[in-house]
Amino acid sequence: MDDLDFPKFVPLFENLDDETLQKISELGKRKTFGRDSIILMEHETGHALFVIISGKVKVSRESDDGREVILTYLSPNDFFGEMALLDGLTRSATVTAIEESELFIIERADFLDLLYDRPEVSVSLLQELTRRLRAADMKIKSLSLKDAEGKVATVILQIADEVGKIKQGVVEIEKLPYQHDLANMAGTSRETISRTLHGFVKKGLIELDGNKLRITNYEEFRKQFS
Amino acid sequence: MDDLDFPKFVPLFENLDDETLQKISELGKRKTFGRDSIILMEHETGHALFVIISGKVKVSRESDDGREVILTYLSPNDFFGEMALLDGLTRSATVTAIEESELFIIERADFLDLLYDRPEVSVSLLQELTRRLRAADMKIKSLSLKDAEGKVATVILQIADEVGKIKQGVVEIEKLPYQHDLANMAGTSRETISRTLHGFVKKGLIELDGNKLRITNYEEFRKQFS
DNA sequence: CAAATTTAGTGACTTTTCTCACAATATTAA
DNA sequence: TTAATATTGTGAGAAAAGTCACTAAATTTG
Repeated sequence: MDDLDFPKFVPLFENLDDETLQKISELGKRKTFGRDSIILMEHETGHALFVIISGKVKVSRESDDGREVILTYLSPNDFFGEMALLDGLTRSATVTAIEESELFIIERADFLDLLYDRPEVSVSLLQELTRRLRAADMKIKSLSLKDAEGKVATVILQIADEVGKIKQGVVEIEKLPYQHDLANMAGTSRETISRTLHGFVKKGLIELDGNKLRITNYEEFRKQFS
Repeated sequence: MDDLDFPKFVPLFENLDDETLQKISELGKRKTFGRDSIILMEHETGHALFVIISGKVKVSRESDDGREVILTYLSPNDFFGEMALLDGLTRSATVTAIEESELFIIERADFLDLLYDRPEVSVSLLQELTRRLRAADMKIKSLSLKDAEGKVATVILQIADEVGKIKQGVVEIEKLPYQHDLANMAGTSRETISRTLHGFVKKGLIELDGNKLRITNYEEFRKQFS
């Protein structure tokens, strides 16, 4: 089985036998989305499950006045679209490719068949949704009772957990998002992001170097803002 | 089949045949929790799934300084505990009975067996988690970009959707939670809740009458704050 | 039913954060 | 390489919401 249409190591499908994988591969199709192209719009009805093969996408919601809230970024092996797919309601968020991204797409009906046929796929899916719900609850807590400093710290920690590299006890984020985007993630303003980050530098909690950010004492930082 | 240990109409189990229902009933057990008793603590490891038979519980997270964030209230037929149960991580929230509540409890291993054996239970569960994730995303959006008025409105709408009764075009919440709790749900202060609610009354959006709250023009209210 | 306790309303002041304005860098395109 | 554009830094004033202190009302308890 090496003519699969998607990487075999997608965790969502990790426990399936080769025959089933082959079948899934035939059911779905690949599609490439260019940088900044919209993959799904808020309020659109859900027809398919999308698995990210390569690239990076942004999941966001937008308010009337045009301001956007970035809910999360997704990377290869992550998937989305499952919400509208399962409950048939309209989608809750907009998904945009932030760099050229290749996706594997399975239609709703085919995916539902798979769930009934292969309980282990459901369990994988449940674990992932559970992980996201936990992250969402953490974010709600952060937004509810923290001041600007705490919110920014929470966002930094979230990014560090997703893409941070550990180098001799120091956690490094190599490509920190723009302050504008950090503001949308933290629920604060761009200026506050700038001031807060420099506040952290002054306190010796982090180091900034271009768009690299190093958390010099990760344990301490985490403890102070968890 | 009328000697079941839990109500047959729990949506989570709605598509199961009588034999399976009977088996589940034997696997789990009932337990009653008194008012204000803690059912699950944050950071405790997950061993079981809890289905609410009667009563009402509160799901919350607490910060170091003792302030609490109410994530949601759950009512009969709702369930919880599934997060720690699926991913094995520690729990993300504390669950407290806010009135005497009777719960049906299934141990982790038994429930996992059920999931593999009965794909439709997984799909039910997926739908519910999906619903919660959608609600959580909405709340994150609300907390991120709304002012106090918007946050309070979002909480009122959320409560109205859960327990509001529609009486000739007017949506009525019969037992509005205490302002203290509304504040913890909205991520604001008790005083701001008081002032904001009276602001809504002045604008003719709602009516207050003891602990009843009527949204006089639901459509308009929803439109203004969605 | 009176006293005690909870819950709610509100003014005054404080603090935080936002917003605006503009300068300083950095990055990209011509 | 220079110009154009995008991103970041920062002061100052405005606005929003929090906190404190106290009163009023409602509810519970003895």
